[in-house]
Amino acid sequence: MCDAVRHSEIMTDNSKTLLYKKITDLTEISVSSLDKLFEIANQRHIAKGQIVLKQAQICKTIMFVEKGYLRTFIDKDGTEINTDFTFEGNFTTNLKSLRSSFPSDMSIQAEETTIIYEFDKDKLLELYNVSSEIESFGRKLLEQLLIAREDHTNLFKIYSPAKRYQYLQENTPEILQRVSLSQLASYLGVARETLSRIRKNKI
Amino acid sequence: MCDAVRHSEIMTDNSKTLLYKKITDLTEISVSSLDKLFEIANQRHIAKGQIVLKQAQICKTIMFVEKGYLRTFIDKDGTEINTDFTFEGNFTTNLKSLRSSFPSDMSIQAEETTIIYEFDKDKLLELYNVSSEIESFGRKLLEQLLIAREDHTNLFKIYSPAKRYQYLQENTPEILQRVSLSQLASYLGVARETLSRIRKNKI
DNA sequence: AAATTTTTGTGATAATTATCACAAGTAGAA
DNA sequence: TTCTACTTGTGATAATTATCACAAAAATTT
Repeated sequence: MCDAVRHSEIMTDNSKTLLYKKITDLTEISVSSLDKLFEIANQRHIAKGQIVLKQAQICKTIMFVEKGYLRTFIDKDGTEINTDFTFEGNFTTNLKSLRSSFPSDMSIQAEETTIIYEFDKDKLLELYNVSSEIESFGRKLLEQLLIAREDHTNLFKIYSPAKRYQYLQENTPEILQRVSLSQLASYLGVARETLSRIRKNKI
Repeated sequence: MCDAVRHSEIMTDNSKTLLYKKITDLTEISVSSLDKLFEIANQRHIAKGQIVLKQAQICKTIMFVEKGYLRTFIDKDGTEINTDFTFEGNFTTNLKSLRSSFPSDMSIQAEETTIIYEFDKDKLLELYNVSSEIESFGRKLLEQLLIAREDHTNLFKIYSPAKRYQYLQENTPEILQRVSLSQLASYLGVARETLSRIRKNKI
């Protein structure tokens, strides 16, 4: 098979991915830059329960969830506190560890059978230097992530636990359908039992 | 006065600013790109109490605090909830409004006599297109902001109010010295009275 | 300095939430 | 199906936090 044909087939596949949609929705980008991104995108199939970033390891990649979802958590005296969930169509990483090359204080785990595209940090930084379109994509992605985190932080300052749950119901109901009550509790900063009562409208 | 001399004087001044330090600490950048950034940087002196972004307005700039500090807050049923404080040497904006051109749900106010450098969004976007160094700076700044927000969010999931206060004492004691107890309370998600008791070690 | 305004401290009490213990329900594996 | 493991629900109680009311202290203004 000649390269041209293989290349064309790859592109056909790529254009069907959520990753393709995510990038092209976020930014204007040439086919050639898209190609470069897909060239360094390492597709991985992750079994349910598998850890993709382990606490104390240095985070070297950013991950895009094509299917399934990931849970980010921190260990606090033996209990796990969930800081984030990343569903299909979104990126995640541990930015602090990625930037500083210090050990991560978080772990990231697949909660379902999951397909991710993993981007090596160094390769991505090279692409940033090669293509301003790609760096622009990186910037816009960070903007999106920051806005989401700001919203999430404000939940804790503005609302009571019950209102926080209600907010999720109205704004990201998906999370309530897919994440178990036990795992949602620490994400909302309440005890499991309290969340159970909130859900039953007893609070 | 010839242009060369004036230019040199401007640069001499600029290089003494916190803004200069911030940019050059964050990224490698040529003198010419630095010049371009300073060309669009609008220095403003803000009186204590003055609002620099009003709720319901569309945010069009990002601001760097050279002196004094800014408070970001949201109005919730008549009471103000502080979502952020921006001290000397840091940038702030309302990213959600800036990106979408939707009205801001936050206000930003000077809490002391404050000097800021204000960057117009459209001018900055133009510079991103002109200079990849500048876009790179933008990306790195966003990374820094996102890491800070992630840390701040996790405070609410991991720690009790008393521990959150303790965390600030150990990690950003400046905020405790400069922000009044009343204003700090909503930032930490507790009632003023509770924070007073925490500070007195009665909790 | 005196007066006024704003901020902080504190007690009393109500409301909320956490914790513990265990029952009930659900899902998966044998 | 039956057993087992895991998740969720619920009561009782303790601990924490919010709220209200007002006093004390500090900062600003006159």
